[in-house]
Amino acid sequence: MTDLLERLRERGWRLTSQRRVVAEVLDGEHVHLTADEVHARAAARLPEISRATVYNTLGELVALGEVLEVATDGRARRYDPNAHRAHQHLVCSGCGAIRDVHPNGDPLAALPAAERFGFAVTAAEVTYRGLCPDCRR
Amino acid sequence: MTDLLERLRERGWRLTSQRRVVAEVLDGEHVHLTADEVHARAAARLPEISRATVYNTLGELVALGEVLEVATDGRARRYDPNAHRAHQHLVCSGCGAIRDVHPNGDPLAALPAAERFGFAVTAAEVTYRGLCPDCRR
DNA sequence: TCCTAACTTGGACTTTGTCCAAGTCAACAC
DNA sequence: GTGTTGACTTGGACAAAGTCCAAGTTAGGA
Repeated sequence: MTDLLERLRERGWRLTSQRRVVAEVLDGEHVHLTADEVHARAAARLPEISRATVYNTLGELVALGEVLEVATDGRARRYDPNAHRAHQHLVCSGCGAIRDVHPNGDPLAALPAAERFGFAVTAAEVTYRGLCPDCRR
Repeated sequence: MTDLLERLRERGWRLTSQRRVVAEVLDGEHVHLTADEVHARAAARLPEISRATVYNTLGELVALGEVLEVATDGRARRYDPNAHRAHQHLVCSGCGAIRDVHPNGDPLAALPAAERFGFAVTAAEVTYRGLCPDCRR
């Protein structure tokens, strides 16, 4: 967390209270908030923060590689601060809950050259879907 | 195609000209249209078709398992009629082009029980990302 | 040919995200 | 400390994607 802010400052980030609050809201594991949720939580601490700033800051964090953008449902994008440890997502088809998961092997390796059609493939995102324990009942 | 309409009729679908046109627009492989694109192409054949009907019809086709909804970018959802042959997607980070691809093995098998957290996991969607031949230049 | 439940329509509305001109302030230099 | 300045923030307008609904139309069985 502090190291995140440190790292950003070293890269020339101007450390404003707004950016600090957004970074704090995104701290932790298994955090997958929408921009609106980030805004709501940030506004709880810094009431006058604007939606535009939250969108700007999230976009910058993504561009800097500190936060991942995940599109699991075609609705709002979600922001995942767990960017430095490779993982995939398990999404509940009932309630939309999201867990970080760690499958075996490298999903990229499963795509043979013949199936790459000349693309320079650099990443593979896996979304597992199913019902969570609560929604199974 | 005709068999699709047949199958739907057997399931009690009322076969209107609007639905027929939407189904026709979605015919083929490597088709990944947004709802708006489907509407534009459908309107070329049936000028008065409304956006609402296109959305309704696409939603029904998805619910019936005849069409897949893919959310590759957090923007508009895309609709993939190739629902009966398992495949994954390769997306160009430059221009957004999408290809159906067939990785080795079953991606579901890569998620060990210990990483399922009590979920009843039923599906795995993989999105490979990279630059297509045109965008690499 | 008639009837009716199912389907379609257009428009209003919501959600999610982007853009911009004007105002504010963090960080550096002194 | 104080001043300066370019980077950052703000609110509001706008755009894109999708949902909802009351009123009108129609496919398909009787």
